[in-house]
Amino acid sequence: MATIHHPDIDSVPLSALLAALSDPTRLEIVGKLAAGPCSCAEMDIDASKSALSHHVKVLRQAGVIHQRAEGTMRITTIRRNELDARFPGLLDSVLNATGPK
Amino acid sequence: MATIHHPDIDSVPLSALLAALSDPTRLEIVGKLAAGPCSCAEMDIDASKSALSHHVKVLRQAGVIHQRAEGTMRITTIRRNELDARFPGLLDSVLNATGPK
DNA sequence: CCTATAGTTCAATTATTTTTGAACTTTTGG
DNA sequence: CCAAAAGTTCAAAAATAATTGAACTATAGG
Repeated sequence: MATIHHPDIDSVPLSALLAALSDPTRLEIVGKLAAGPCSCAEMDIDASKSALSHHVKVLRQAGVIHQRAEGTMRITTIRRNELDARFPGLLDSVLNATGPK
Repeated sequence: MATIHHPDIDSVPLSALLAALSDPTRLEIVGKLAAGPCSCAEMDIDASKSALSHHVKVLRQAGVIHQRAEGTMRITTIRRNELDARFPGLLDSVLNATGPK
């Protein structure tokens, strides 16, 4: 499998990050990930496989998440440090607003 | 003119706020407003009258801005206190990321 | 090897958003 | 009263984005 592409976070416009986070399903995904890394299946999201794959891709392309292949799974994590460096406080306030764990 | 409607900020979902802020033109508007109240014309946005009116409406419906009629103008301001109360830190981090004036 | 698992991709459809321009409403200055 | 200024509204068009289901790829377990 070709390696998964992750954008340089400095190349992501703020508007693109906000667009990625503006979807309820994706906010739910990010909320789950805030608790720790997981595979798509473990996210327990109510969406078809392909829709979920799509949403995850949008988040990846916006620099929100990182994925690494592990077996047949993709282990997904939030790019917390990088996001915090580029958009200080933003992720925290979003996570805090969704549901402070 | 019928009074301008502003939603109760508690009724605005986070996803709707983020969607409103996810457009470059609207981020520009909010950036301008961060410097103080102004009319649409004063915003100096590169968009047609009706497109600008549309963007401003989206921001208003998302609870981001407040408008009051003054003569033939609408004086627009950011609903800063309310936003800060409902989504602590969010607006600040967005404004900070756009261009810390 | 064979099959199940986990996810991706594709093309088609549907849905939502954005943009445009023209017509309209309000308000004010002359 | 009249005209200009500042926006709004509307309908149509254009552009984006989301959802589906089927076909596909890669990996691992038996």
